[in-house]
Amino acid sequence: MDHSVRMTSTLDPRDAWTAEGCTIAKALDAIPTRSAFLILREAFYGTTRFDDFAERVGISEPVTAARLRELVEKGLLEREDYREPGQRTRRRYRLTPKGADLFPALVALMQWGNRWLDDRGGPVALRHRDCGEEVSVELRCAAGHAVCPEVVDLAPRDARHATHDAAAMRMASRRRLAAE
Amino acid sequence: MDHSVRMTSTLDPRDAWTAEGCTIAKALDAIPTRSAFLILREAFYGTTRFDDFAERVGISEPVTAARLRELVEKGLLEREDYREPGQRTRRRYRLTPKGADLFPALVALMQWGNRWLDDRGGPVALRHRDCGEEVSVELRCAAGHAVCPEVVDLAPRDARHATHDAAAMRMASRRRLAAE
DNA sequence: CCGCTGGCTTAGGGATTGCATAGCCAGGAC
DNA sequence: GTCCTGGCTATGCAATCCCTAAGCCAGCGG
Repeated sequence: MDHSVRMTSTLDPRDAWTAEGCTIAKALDAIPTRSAFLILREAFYGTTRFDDFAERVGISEPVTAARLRELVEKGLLEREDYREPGQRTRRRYRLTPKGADLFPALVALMQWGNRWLDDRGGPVALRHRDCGEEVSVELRCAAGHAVCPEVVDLAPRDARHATHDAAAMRMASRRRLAAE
Repeated sequence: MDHSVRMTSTLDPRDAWTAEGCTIAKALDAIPTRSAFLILREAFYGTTRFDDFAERVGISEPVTAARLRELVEKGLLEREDYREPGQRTRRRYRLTPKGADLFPALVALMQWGNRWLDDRGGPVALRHRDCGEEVSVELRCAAGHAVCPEVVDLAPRDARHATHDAAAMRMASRRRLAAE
């Protein structure tokens, strides 16, 4: 069975364009390493402190420091100093909205790993607090339909505009021919 | 604002457990490199042939060969020989169901990249063939509710059993005290 | 002032990823 | 038999990722 998405409009055939500017590639540049991604996992799990990140991800302190700095520089985490009463100043790292928006990607990988890489469905589950049911990611269109991958097309951004423009140009061309 | 998920049951406090066996980490082990992930992107875009993978991802042939071999070994792609009439035997790579099931993860990264890394919302869009609307991933629970990350909890797999077992043990303990 | 802690940095080294280049090889066409 | 093509492999090198170990430093408590 063919599991690929269908190319449409100027994207068909696939030879006709390059993936320059691909946002999947850009996303992978933003979180280029396994250690960076797992630090984000820990941030989603509520970890905030340097030593805890190192310990819970299982990476060394130099790498922890480097990854935290990069994630702050890229705007996925923010660093702030805080102080509990009677204690000295400490530093914590927290997700920004930009970083938090990676949650579906994290969930999608967990879901895949649960299904294919763990006979028991994974050691942990994400649950909807209100009803207790397990949470997963689903493909949906803007009209609210659940969409299976078999009916997903890849189109240029603004393909409607492009398609509309192309139709308008064809009409103009016909008018020119009729006037000749 | 706190963007982390809430730990529940034996997962709270976060100190109480390690992420050994984490399926996110296992998933990252399965697709450990940027080049592997982008080869999968191309497979979703319908690319099947060796030279095309190398060219469209923009990686060298030695790396293309190594990544394709690894993805086949891990069961995400399958390799088969085929022959067009009048031509010599060729080889193509195609997604397996296991590989195809990574589509939501790919879509989630594209969606994030479209929103945060491209002022114009990304060069391409995924659309629902039946209605033309853009496709994205959404968090949903098994009861069908759309779920925002603020109401997602992390629980041990089979937490209901664990919680139920704990309640049953408390009842038995009360009965023993009453009999004394 | 000393000691401790939290949060790093530095240095050296090993492993991995990826590049460019050249080459190999099977199988087909001529 | 020769040539070409598609799909690799081999080699040497550069860059990156990560490790361990040691060290630094500010700020606090005693």
